[in-house]
Amino acid sequence: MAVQRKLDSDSHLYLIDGSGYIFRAYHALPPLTRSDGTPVGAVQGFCNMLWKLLEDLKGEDQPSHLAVIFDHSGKSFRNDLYDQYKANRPPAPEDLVPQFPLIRDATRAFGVPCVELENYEADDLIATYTRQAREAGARVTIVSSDKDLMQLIEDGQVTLFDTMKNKRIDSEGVREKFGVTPDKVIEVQALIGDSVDNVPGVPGIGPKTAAELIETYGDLETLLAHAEEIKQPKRRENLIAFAEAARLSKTLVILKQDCDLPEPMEAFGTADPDAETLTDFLKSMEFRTLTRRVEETLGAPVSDETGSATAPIDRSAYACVTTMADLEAWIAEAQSAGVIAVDTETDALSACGANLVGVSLATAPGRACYIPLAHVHPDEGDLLGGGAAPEQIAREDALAALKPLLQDPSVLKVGQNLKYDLAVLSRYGVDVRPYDDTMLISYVMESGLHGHGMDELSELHLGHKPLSFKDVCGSGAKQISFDRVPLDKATEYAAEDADVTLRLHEILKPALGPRGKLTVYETLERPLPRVLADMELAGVKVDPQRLSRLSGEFAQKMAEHEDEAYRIAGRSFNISSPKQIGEILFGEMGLPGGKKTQGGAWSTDVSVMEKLAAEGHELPGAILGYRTYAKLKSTYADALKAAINSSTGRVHTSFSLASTSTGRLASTDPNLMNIPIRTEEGRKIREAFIAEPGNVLVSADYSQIELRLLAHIADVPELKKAFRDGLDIHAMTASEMFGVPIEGMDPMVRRRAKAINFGIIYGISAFGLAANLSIGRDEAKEFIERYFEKFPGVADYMEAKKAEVRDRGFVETIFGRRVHLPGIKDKNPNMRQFAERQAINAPIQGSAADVIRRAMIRLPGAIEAKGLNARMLLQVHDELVFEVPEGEAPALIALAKAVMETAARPALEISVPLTVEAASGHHWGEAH
DNA sequence: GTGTTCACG
DNA sequence: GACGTACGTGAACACC
Repeated sequence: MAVQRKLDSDSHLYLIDGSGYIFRAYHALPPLTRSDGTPVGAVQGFCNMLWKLLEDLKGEDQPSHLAVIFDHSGKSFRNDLYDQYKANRPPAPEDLVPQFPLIRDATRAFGVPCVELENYEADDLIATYTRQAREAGARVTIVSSDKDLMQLIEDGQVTLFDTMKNKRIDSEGVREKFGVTPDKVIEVQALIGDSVDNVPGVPGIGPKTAAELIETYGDLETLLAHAEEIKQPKRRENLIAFAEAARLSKTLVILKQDCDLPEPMEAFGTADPDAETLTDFLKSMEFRTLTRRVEETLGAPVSDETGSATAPIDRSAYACVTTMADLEAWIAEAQSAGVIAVDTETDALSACGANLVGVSLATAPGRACYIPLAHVHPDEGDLLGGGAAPEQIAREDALAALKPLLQDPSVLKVGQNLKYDLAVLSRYGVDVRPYDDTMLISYVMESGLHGHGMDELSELHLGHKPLSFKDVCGSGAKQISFDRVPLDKATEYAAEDADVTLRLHEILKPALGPRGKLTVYETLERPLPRVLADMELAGVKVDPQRLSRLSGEFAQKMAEHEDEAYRIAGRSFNISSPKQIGEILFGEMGLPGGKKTQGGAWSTDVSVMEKLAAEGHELPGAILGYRTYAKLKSTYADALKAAINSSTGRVHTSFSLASTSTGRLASTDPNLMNIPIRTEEGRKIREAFIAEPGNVLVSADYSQIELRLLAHIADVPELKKAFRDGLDIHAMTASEMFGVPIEGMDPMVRRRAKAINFGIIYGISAFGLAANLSIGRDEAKEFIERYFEKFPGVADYMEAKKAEVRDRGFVETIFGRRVHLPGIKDKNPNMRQFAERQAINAPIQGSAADVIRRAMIRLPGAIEAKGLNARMLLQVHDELVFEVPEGEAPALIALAKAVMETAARPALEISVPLTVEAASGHHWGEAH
């Protein structure tokens, strides 16, 4: 609770801008309601932020006094000065309004005074308290990211603490923002105005010009008095014409330092919050995670949502199981628990090559063990040789005992990214079932909001930072494999992972139903770890000799292009350094460089270099040639050969299930989703992907699935008819748009229509289309307009998705997969527009991803039911690759087509046919 | 570790 | 009024 304490020169007053906190809490988090339907998302965000701040402040530079300051309402005395002040602000969202009083309650529950004053904004109160504290000799920290408070900064005495960037702002920070010292901020703001608050300013004057003018003239009045001297005609006219607007702006941005304060600042003395008051409040809000965190910190009895005790995470309480008797006791306990968390530890990253080193189990929160199976002495493998391995249960014995538990249909096994553990245990003959995956549960509920790795989820939901792999194994050259980690440390790490996973499951799984995502999880997520683990284990056969030969050919081509480049340039340089290429082309040769990269350097990418080549310059062509072959050699020929597993002779990729925001998979180590196909040279890589003797590869891919889904989702009659009639969709689009017959169409016209069709899926812009087709922006704009005239349903779809994401913060696929796009609330208009394009693309891309997921889930069973000896090996977004005995290829093709084409059913009936094209061959290139 | 480029759908 | 934009990924290399 706050206490009375006079301020003096030793005092440090913290003033928190509560309204800024509310705004951020509301927009940063997904909507959340209490079980009675009260919206509490912003309250939760506010509480989390306040708690974190109070905890962080316990370190150095502690506050002696602290208060949260709120705006009293949307209106203040500034509205009397200027009736348009903040007039362009929309009213507070409907679900935020009832949270305002709750947030005041929250503040008081934290034992922090909350202050507001009718007719004034929070900033005015902050300014007044700041002035008074300074008069008492105290230091002041204002916790806010609002630039309007920068005028109060005094170096060493008054600083602004931006919790968003976690950084203190002094006069140097003000100079970065406004280009002037804090005492000149109001002068500059008067000129710039503020579109957010509807402060007019002077048109045509932005931050740069304003700083320059104030630097020269000192203040606004002096500047206005000398306005006639300004050289730039437009600027001069505006300064004269809008002098009054500037004066008005200045009165609006100046903060009042003489409000009648509702509370004396002596009442802001700090003390720890009362544990009971605070936890009672948090429980009434149903913030389980924060309640637990607060209880842990304040030493109150810890409880979970049912009120029963849940132990805080205590790594020293975990057991290390090294005897068979112990293991059997744990297995019995697990059996009766019914829901357990499982985690495996291995000696390498790849699930397909790693050896099982240990298994951890958690049977209840805080109750977890680690069973080491193949640990060695930490010095094992060193020159001096290792000592004796620690005592542990033999791997075969332990697995034989664990297998019935892991396969018991009445015990639910919970894992975090369980695909990895499934793959590892599969190799030891254990088929884990049934299972839940906390990573995937998080993914279906909060895709797009954050990552879904265990450490991140733990911090987010448990407020607990688990031991990291690096803490235990080190990093870089000094990294050791897990089997060399001493047992005590290994136990803390491994058992904690199981404990955390089980706790996450207790929090996340029950949220699926209320959030309406249980079906998505059960049908599109839960079955996949098993399917993908089997695909990864199967791997794909790659011919190393073929790759070696290609590598040699590419090396020769690289050398040719490199020599030619040096000959043209007249000297040698590092041809793979974009920096040096830029220096030569745009520096020494003085060519006009077009684009800049993000970092401000000259761009030397294909589009730039091709443009130069078209203008007749020789060097860019040679560099591009070199790059093409360097890429093929290093990324494909050499890397792929190195990725061949020596014991299987095959390449085993890893598919990530939760790393895209849309529901697509990703492939890593190596990435087998970006194997070249578009150019003849690149396609040669595909010839190295082969089948076992007597087998062939079958490739089955959805034809135009995204455009078909667009036709269905946006309900475009012309597109749907074209797909039903089996027309060439790009030619049909061209015919509609340009009024030319499909027969004998100019390929150039079709190409344009094709680019437009792709552009539509990406949330088209005139700029993007123009760049893609190398045409003018005006022409691109005309194309788009014409397209929308012909297909108004598509334009309607786009507007609907933009409105939806602005309104709800997310969009959904046709199967209900949700994609959150928090960028839609960003203050940067570019970020918002980006989010709008994502909102257009995500339902299309994501629905296609859902369709192929459904097919993949069904295919292994369908193959088995037909008695085929085929294996599914790869997925490449709209394509599946299988390996099958040559004679069974026709049957597999028929089956794959049938399953893939009907994959949306019975959940949905798609109003256009989803057609699949399939072929077989002795290598991947041939199967296309 | 970050930035640039380029391979795929 | 200028700016920066097509959607979704992962890997290699240069450079700090």
